[in-house]
Amino acid sequence: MKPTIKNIAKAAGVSTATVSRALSNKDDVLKPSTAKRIRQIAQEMGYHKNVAASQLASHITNTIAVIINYHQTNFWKDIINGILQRAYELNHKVIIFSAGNNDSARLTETVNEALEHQATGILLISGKIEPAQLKILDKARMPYRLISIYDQQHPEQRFISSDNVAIGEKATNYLITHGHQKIGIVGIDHSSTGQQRLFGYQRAMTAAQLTINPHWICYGDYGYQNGQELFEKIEGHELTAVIAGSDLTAAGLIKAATKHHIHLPDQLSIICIDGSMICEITNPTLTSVTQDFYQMGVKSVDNLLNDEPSLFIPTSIHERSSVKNI
Amino acid sequence: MKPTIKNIAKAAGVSTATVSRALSNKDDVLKPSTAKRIRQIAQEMGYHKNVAASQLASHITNTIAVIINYHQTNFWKDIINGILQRAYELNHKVIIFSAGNNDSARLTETVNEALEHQATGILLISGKIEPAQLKILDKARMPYRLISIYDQQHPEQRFISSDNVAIGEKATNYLITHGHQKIGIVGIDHSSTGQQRLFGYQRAMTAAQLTINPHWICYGDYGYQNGQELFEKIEGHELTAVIAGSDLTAAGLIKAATKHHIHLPDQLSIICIDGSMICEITNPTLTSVTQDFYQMGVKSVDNLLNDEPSLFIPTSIHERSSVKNI
DNA sequence: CCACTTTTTGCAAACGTTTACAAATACATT
DNA sequence: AATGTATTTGTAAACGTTTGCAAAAAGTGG
Repeated sequence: MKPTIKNIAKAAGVSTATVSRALSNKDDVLKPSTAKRIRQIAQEMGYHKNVAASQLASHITNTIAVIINYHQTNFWKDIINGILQRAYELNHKVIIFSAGNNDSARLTETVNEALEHQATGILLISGKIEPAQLKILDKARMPYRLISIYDQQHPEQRFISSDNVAIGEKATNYLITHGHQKIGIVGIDHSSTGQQRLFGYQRAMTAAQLTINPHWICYGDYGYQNGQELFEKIEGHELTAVIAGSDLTAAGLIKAATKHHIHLPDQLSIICIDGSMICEITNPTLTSVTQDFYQMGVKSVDNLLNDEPSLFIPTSIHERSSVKNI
Repeated sequence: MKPTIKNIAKAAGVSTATVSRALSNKDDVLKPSTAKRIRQIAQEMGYHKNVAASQLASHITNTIAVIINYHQTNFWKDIINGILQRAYELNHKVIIFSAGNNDSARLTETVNEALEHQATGILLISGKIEPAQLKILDKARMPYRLISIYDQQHPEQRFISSDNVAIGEKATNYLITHGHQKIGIVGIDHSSTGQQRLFGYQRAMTAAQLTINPHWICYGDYGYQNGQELFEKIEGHELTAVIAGSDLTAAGLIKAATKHHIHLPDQLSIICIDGSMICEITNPTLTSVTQDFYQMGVKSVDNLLNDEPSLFIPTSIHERSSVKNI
């Protein structure tokens, strides 16, 4: 006999309503003894709630949909961890969708899928969202948040992220404080994130009345391989320090520098953005502007569920040994 | 007007059955013109299928439940990536549950939750499963697979994993082939995984008629910090080479060795297990027995959905520069 | 024992789909 | 025009819950 509420009701000689109440533990009403007896029978029959039926009837899903649309990055693991943890605490389920790598058509498709699941809200990790998808979300009245990405041109797109301008500024000022003046920024990209960091860098340099040589700005893709390649680009421009777009970029720089027998941090200081454990592994260890991705995940859930405004997650400078005081 | 099949039917002047058929694209029957017209209306109304209702009526969920119950490890990201990719190809959804860190009670709870979602099957990443949970799964007739962990005592628990004995053996033989005889194994744990690798190591050593000094076997937790600590344990035992339980263990060993001014690989060769990008970052780069976690994820989905038997995912030796030929 | 309140349970509709089966329509053949 | 076949659509039940409301049972006090 299939373990359904109906069958349990039959076995217990009560109505389905009573069984439903007993099993949802809302011991609001219901005589403790019947509740216990019913739960006992359910247990024996191997009953498991049918979530689909439950959702359909109750209209509550307690589900957060997460869309990952850029897998290259390393940090989504930490964000997901934070999301899973907080969702668990708040008794919500997490359903994860992959939307490829900044593939707009696929993102549209994925957003639609997420919508089908009647989620409470959608969390979009580190992906650019376009008008096409926004329209769908808005039409469906589905709350969403961008995570680890934002666009100051569109404040109506709520987000949870580190403050990239502040990151750029903070990194630059740290180097300035340590006596550097010829400071480069390498491995950022042309996305909003990269441009925001660049802006912060420029602002800090300007504020310190330092002029920027255009060669000091090198674009990249945040990858390790790319970091190694970029090393060549920054040589010969008299830089004493650089801001690396990511831990991996920095690790690549170190690798290349070591190959070129450049001694770090004596001949070049590096501060990198992210602050994952990679910073501990390199030699020298990497001083970083550390982002708290786990916390970003945690707060995203709260933010979404409580309909809160956009939020910056604080970053912090983690001093290790890749910056020389000159 | 709520965008439901019923309302679309009303708007189009047809029955719900017709709408249902039009929207599920199964253009089996149905006049192309009506189908098109209905889809048009659905589009305008902002219709999104209600998955709960659909699942309830059709009894098909196309959902794979994934349970992560050990977050410390780094590789679950790659496994998940593989799962997401393959699930997408096969038109399945992935719902991810976190079960804490080898917390048995919570795992039971999580298994029950997964069951409620009427998933097609359950994928358990890297977690020990106990009789309590097995009983639940069996009673519910829910197919499941262990990923990246297995127990040779229980062949009925199907799995997709690397062959740990082979890994231990392969690593050992590689070192032997490179002239090493005093070979240690450091950073493995007491779990089945650790013991399987240890067994492989012992078997290879014995086969090569090499005797093992008990001090050459050092337990650990696969972590970076732990790797650094373990370095002290292996000093003074004349080892010329070690097998590190993980990339991080190896990275820790390198860090400590560098601090102690031990030159690698001249004074100590290292081969590590896993082969993540960390192996490229360290100096020297780490030769590894590389596991293909992405593929593990991909195959897990196929394996589960096609009801296939347990499967080992091949590993390979990736030569870098942490092993000296002596 | 009655009237009244409180606690406990049941009835039945609703949730939004899917689908077996039947009915209607269109088309082809003679 | 009649018949048969193929195509297209509709009817209505079913999926397994939840829940507003009503009914029944139990408890209370006089």
